[in-house]
Amino acid sequence: MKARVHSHSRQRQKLSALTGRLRGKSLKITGPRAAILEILRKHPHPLTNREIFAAMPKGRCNLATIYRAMHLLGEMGMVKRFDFGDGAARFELVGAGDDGHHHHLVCTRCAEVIEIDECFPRKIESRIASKNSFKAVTHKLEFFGICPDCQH
Amino acid sequence: MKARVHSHSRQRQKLSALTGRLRGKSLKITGPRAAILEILRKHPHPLTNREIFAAMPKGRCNLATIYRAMHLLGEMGMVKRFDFGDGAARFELVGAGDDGHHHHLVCTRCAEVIEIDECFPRKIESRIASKNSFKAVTHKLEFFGICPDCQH
DNA sequence: GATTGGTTGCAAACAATTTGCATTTGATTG
DNA sequence: CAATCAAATGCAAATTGTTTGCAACCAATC
Repeated sequence: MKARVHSHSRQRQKLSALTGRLRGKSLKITGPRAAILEILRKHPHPLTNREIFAAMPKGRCNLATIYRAMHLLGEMGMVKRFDFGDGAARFELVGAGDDGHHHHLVCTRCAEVIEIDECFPRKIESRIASKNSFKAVTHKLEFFGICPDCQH
Repeated sequence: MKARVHSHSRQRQKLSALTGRLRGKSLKITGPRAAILEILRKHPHPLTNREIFAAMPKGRCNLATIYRAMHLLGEMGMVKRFDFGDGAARFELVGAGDDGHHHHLVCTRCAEVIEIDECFPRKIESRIASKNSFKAVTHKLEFFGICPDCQH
């Protein structure tokens, strides 16, 4: 069994490691991409494209480029997409050996995000799969509640 | 312990029961709203606003009105919103005593939807809540996989 | 340093959803 | 049953998140 580094505790990946993964696929390491990775690298929580854009030195990269990069990085498995139900996709960098699967606890008042260790029990998931004859079943799961600060 | 009627097996609510719930709040039972409820009533799975619109006799109701109605019915708890991650909200009628909380198994090829009995274990959820000092924690959970027909 | 295919910026296109406003219409009341 | 009024609707325009066409650019290679 492989030791799994929990996302919330993973150390930041070196930028060189990230760019290396791009190089391996004859993809270019451009200014915008480096800037995007740099931002994702130092942010512990999922970011919207707009947030990435805002976190970036002005003019360093176009918003459309960020969308394209997220698409690409997503297909490469370097980035994982999350959905908190507010109509904006959020992205988090995925560790090297990791598949990025984890969940969050989101405060519905202040939007604070905490990464969660717990996952939906595998046994129940495979029961669901077999009961319905589905293959390759995964899940999306996010928790919502009110954080300590917002409880008054 | 109250017997819970699983959504996927609940019998259709009478239209009069539905309109009654509107009346109780000095909300009007209009043509468009009746048409919307009528459609939700006979559909077993979550529908997008556009799907509701398409399922409706032409001209019976404006798309914007459907959006407004879903908003309202949602606040009243008569309708529950689901999110399959494709950027379109989906809505399902909620049974009278029910809170509508349940989950789905969605085929990523053909978009078939199956309602699921299983839920995230309460014990683990409350552990997550207390561990992080969050209150009123719920979750959104959907399963994705490949249905029998789409497995080749 | 020239070559070249992957990249980017910009603007326009799209799609889901929301909103302002004049008009219509349930439900209530006299 | 007609008058009344707040609630509701239709329509078009506005917002917001995301995608795309295309000409100009640029990182990697030779």
